[in-house]
Amino acid sequence: MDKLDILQKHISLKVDIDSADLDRFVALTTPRTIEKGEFFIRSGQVARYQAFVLKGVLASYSIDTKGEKHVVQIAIEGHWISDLYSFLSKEPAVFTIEALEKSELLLMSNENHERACDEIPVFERFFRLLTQNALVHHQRRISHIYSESAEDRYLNLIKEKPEIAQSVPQHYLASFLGIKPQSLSRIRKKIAENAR
Amino acid sequence: MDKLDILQKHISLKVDIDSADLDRFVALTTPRTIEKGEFFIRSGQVARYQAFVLKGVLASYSIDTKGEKHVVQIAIEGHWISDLYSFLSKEPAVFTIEALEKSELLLMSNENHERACDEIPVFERFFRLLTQNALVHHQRRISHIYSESAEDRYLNLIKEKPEIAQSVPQHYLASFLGIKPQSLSRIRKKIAENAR
DNA sequence: CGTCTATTTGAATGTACTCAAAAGCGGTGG
DNA sequence: CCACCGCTTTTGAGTACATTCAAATAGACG
Repeated sequence: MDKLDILQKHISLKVDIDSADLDRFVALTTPRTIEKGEFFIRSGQVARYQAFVLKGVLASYSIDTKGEKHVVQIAIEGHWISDLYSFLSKEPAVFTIEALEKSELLLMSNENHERACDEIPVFERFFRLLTQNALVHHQRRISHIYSESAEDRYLNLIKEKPEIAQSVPQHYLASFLGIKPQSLSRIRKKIAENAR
Repeated sequence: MDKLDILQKHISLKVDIDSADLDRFVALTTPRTIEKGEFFIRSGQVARYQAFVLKGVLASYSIDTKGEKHVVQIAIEGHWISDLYSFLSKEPAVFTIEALEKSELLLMSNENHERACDEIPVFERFFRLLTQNALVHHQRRISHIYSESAEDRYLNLIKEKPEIAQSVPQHYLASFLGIKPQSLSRIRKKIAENAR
């Protein structure tokens, strides 16, 4: 089962886990395949699950009063995604999460997440470390949004996650970078000209 | 000791804790007073501590290649602050953390943080929930940076944290909002004019 | 009081924006 | 297989908002 290898590798990066515990973890999840364009979470509904991405890509975005999407996260293989606030509080989600291609997920319900944390200390530790990492990442991201130009953020993005640049339509990337698709197109044009 | 009340109230919001555990928690911290303008953490040095703010205000910012500051967090009473990445990894900090006024802190070293999480399950839970909350907050913030104008972000800020608008110099607020002090000044002028 | 820093204001500039249209690309059905 | 449709990306022209540079005013602190 090389799908589980992805999960095991991911968990082992943070905590020591034996195969019995890994099985317990997996038992708390349910696999799901999601088609391109399908929604994992719709804003306004409660996010009952968080998802670990085994394969594929999903994007999480808010929609503002003008109907504009604002992508806050792009999750590829080996990442977790959900509307965390909704997942934890059972309040309606503010983010919409959409599959950008056919993807395979492991879903964990809120109940099972709580159970895992309550009953198995190593899982509570795992989720603490996972969340700490994500927080560090978000702090960095805010700092980059403020200190770097859109062009630099784009260059960093394709350097750090080249696979995203391949598989994700540009208007999602633009939104993730906080700019309009037209602007990203012009930035790309400029980069291409400078490279010549 | 009403200082400890602040801590107890803060912890009790997330987990049930008895007074013996609270004492154990406090025993893992050391109090520190920090003067206005002093640095709690300097970028380039390892952040050995995280701080719980009992009183006062601190700001965490990065400094870019042009020497510009970019404030990523403003911590008031009842908040934790550190360069989390450095604190967790023992790598040099990228953020500088400065007291904006005379403040009282409870410091927790990395060793004691790990000990607390290892030895006292309720503390590991506490820190997990604390970090989850912070992550939710950061995701929201990114979404707001993208979807709201600087003016709206400023109005929200003074609505949600009026005490910050009082005590924090405007150029720090401007930086926190991702704009220059001149721009904030103009935004305030415009708001004042519209209010007339 | 005087110095230093923060804030405000003015004028010119720049970067990303909007609106609009053209070109490119992918998938579907004839 | 190709023509057509819908959606994405590119390009153009004019605009808006924050920026830069510069200077004046206001405020804080010794």
